[in-house]
Amino acid sequence: MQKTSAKSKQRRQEILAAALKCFTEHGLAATTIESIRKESGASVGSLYHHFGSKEAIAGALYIEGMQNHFEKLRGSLESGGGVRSGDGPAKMAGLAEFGVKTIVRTYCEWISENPSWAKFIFSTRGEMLDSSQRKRLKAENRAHMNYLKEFFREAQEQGEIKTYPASLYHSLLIGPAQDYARQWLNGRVREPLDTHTDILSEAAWRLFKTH
Amino acid sequence: MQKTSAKSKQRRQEILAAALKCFTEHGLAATTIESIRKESGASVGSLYHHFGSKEAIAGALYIEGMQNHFEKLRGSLESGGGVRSGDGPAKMAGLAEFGVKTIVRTYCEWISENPSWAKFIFSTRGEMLDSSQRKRLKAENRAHMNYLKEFFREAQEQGEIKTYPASLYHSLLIGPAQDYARQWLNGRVREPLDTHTDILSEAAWRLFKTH
Amino acid sequence: MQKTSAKSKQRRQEILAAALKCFTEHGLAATTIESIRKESGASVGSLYHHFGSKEAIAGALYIEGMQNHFEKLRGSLESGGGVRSGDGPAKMAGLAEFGVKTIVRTYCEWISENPSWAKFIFSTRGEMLDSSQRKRLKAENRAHMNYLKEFFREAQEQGEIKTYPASLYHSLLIGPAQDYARQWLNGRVREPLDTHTDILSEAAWRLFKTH
Amino acid sequence: MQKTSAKSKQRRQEILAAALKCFTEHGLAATTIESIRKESGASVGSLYHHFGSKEAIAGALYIEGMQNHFEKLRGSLESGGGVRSGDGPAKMAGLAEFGVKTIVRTYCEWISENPSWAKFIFSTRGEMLDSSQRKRLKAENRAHMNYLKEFFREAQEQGEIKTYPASLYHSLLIGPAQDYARQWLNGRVREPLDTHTDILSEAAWRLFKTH
DNA sequence: AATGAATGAGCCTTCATTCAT
DNA sequence: GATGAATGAAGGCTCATTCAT
Repeated sequence: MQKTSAKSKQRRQEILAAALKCFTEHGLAATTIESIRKESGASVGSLYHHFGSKEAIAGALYIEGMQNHFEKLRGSLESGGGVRSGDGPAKMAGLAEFGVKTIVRTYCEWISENPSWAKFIFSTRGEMLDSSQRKRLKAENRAHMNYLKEFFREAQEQGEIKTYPASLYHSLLIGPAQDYARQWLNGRVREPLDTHTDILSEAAWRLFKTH
Repeated sequence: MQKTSAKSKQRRQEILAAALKCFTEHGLAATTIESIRKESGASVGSLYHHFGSKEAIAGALYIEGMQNHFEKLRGSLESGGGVRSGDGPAKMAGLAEFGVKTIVRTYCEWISENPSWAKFIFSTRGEMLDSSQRKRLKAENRAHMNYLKEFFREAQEQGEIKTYPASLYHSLLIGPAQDYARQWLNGRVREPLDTHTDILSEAAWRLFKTH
Repeated sequence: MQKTSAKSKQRRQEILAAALKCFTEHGLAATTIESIRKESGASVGSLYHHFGSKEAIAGALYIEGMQNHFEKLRGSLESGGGVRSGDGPAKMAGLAEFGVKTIVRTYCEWISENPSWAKFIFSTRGEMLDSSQRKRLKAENRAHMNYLKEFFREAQEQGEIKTYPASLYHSLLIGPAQDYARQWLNGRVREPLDTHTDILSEAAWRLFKTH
Repeated sequence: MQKTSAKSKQRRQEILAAALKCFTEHGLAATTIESIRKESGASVGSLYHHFGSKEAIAGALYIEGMQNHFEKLRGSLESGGGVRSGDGPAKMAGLAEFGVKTIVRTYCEWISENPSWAKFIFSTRGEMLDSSQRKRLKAENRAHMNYLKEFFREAQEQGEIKTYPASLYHSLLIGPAQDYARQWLNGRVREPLDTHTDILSEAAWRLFKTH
């Protein structure tokens, strides 16, 4: 609203970008306020004016990253959904396969496009969130899960998708891609993650398809 | 050889055990020398007499953990090898399936039996190793990889195992189990890892079998 | 330029004064940051904000002390130069004697006026300087030496001053005064250094005069 | 008396030699018991068995060094005394000059022959001595001074030596040589001290001779 | 006499955070 | 909103010394 609002928002973004760079390069614990200050060009006082604490900076980054990933995934599932046609079991089968592969594919894409964010999220796992942020994130997680459950409900009911214990879905779907992503982000493998998007999404589908 | 060896070794082990407990409970960065001292009963000076630095304590734990896991896996693969019989392709097929499933199964078992070690290794990924330790570990890793390659070579050559880009084998084999293990160790899922050993090892085999 | 400059500079000076007192009383190695903090009234953080390390505090003191001494000596030589009169050899002879005696006299005066600084400089000899400070000091030393060489050049060329191996000038000129200063500063002799200024400066001249 | 006595004495000497090396190279404060242990090959326990504390090792070295220097000087003065002949004022005059020059000359020689000892003594000035050692050393110092006073008494009474305030003799005699020695031991000048023995001893005599 | 593991007080330094300007 | 000097708790590590074997 005020003129300063825009400037202020920009400063906020500069700080977040600088912080992400520091966290990615040196880790959360090893990053000091001073290093973020140097990287961002802001003053110590300014950092505290905008965020209040080091943890809060990391928390903001973490939540923003998760939301960004969720949104991208929902976007992919929906955009893809609109193209489909046909009806009956065939449509369902297509939808299940499309869904599974899209989840893996989008996962690979997001990480490839946001390697810093991914590295930061992988390495911190949200340990810095305060209880209010944690609550908020949990709610969004739940909503996201429900969204996915809804997406696959019909296919599931039609027996188009293998049934596993509930807590295993995530691991079977994402596990291989995640492991590769971690290795890539830590420099333990060369080929970029998206080199293997097809293999990884097909492998996931092989674990879920019933026919 | 030395007179003091026995007692000294014991003290060393006490320190390592205490440190592992602290690292697992509070993380590497958040664990202080003072907390290890309190937990182990040793004095600060004794900690430094035996290890020289906090990082060195963590490094010793990390390397020992990796070795322990490697040894267990090799033990499983070899003990299982003795049971097999028959010959020709059938034997090979059996060996490949046995190998893949044994790797996943042993992975699940080791983590279930050594949750602290596993949590510590997962969360630090060896970031604390100094260059000499790192070199040593890399050599052992390579040797382990060669061992596994040799184990599967015949099966591979006979076409009993799907061919993937080299850097993907680890992720496809271990990814799901690892993801579940992480979740379990962090309290994000309830059922213990070994509840799902069968499903996870069969899933892995499904990704590798050719028939 | 900066707003805070005045206050900040004052705090810096308070710290230096406190540090000099501590160093003089207990020695460089035996002086703790805590003792400087107590003496100066600044906080530990403030000490490090301004200087970065204990060595850097000592280094700043050392360099400042040397500069102060150099400046005083140059001032004395120049102010004295204006008083001289006459010309030809006589003038030169006067200048040489004036120069030699002024160096010793000023040395004695400076130490008498700045016993703490002198004691600190004698006892540390710059061992705490980091390489950049060391380089800077070396440059200033060289400049000072050139200044003195220039001062005596004519007298030297006219044979008004005895010729010695270059590296001996300092010792022959300053040696006795320095030895007495050390003894006085360490309480091994009673009479203050400046009691003997005349004797010491005349002794020096006796070693350098040619007639 | 016992067999072990010889061995023990040797071990003691090894320790002292190692300690002197460490003190000279890194300074008293920066030398640790551990570094002396490494250099000497003895165990920590052995160091404490023989000396009782780090300060005691340094103290033993300091006192031994001072005694060694005193002895050498007395030896030089006495051996030289035997060569002299003649009688009356002439003999006295010769004795004064011989004495002054011999003191400086022997000082230069001792430092040239024992640079480590000299460096150690210069840089510590006996600060590490406990009160009993200090008392002992003071007594020896006084005795030495009396010896010298006695040596020069006749010459002094005959007016063969300039009269200065008592506390200045040492500085006028030794000051230049000492300053050069310090510079040489600290690497600030190249030419070895004994290169300049003649100049330094003659300079000293110039300050003391009356004719 | 020798050994080296054990002890713990004490040190330097870091760093998140506060606050006056 | 911005700045950066000031704060002080806390941490890793050192090292002289002790002591059981």
